[in-house]
Amino acid sequence: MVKIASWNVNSVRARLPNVLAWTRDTAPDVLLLQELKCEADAFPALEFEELGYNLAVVGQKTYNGVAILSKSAIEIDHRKLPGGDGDDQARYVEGFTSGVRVASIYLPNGNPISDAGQRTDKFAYKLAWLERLYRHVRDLLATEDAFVLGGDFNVIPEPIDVHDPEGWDKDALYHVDSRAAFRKLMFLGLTDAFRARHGHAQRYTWWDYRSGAWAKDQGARIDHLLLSPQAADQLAACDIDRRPRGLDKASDHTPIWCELGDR
DNA sequence: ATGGTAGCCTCGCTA
Repeated sequence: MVKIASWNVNSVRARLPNVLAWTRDTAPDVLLLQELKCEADAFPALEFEELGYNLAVVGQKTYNGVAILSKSAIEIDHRKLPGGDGDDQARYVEGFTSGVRVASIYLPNGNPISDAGQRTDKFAYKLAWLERLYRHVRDLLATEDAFVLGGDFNVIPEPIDVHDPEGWDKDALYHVDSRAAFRKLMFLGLTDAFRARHGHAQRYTWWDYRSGAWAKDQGARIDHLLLSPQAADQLAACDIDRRPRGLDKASDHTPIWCELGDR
């Protein structure tokens, strides 16, 4: 059995006590982190190594940043998503560890979608990134290996995945084009681990810091664990752990995890 | 139509 968790921590240094405590308490075999907001040299490596983790960090100053932490050795395959000529944003790291291929993904937010009637570069970048991910996943599926894509996809897949779908039509997280690109990716044959285990439950992974969204439980499900068919065959459990979102100095996201093993 | 909060390290950007 291997337990894989994903968490957008919104600055690993600002969040260090919270992230260390959760990691110690829940002891995932593999932990995928996003929004580190620091360069690799500034990542608090010793603190995680003391908990028994190996690290693969792709960092960047101030923005973005992703990592794979694993209790087993990590063979890194990609430090950026293929096909991004000149794209140097730290949003993707992929490797093989604990008998499974994993990727830690921080997909572009894409807001605002338009400016003075024109589609923005930010939204175009998001849609292009989703298309690049589609092409790469198509290649990964051809290997017929078990793999798990985990991270902040910045896509609300369905109306049930947000508190107020009507209010989100013009947001890049729920825009019809974002959702279509995400569906195209899923239709390659990926399994949304949360949906596979929880049917039509309405549960969120992110709550805006603003307007008391957490207190009112006005959130969205944008952090996902997407499984290849060979990984989905092994899916034993998946859940969202709301507890960290309610702590002092919380990230605006909370962790999602799954367990793969013989059933 | 706007602003609401958080992090980073600038007087604004990203989310």
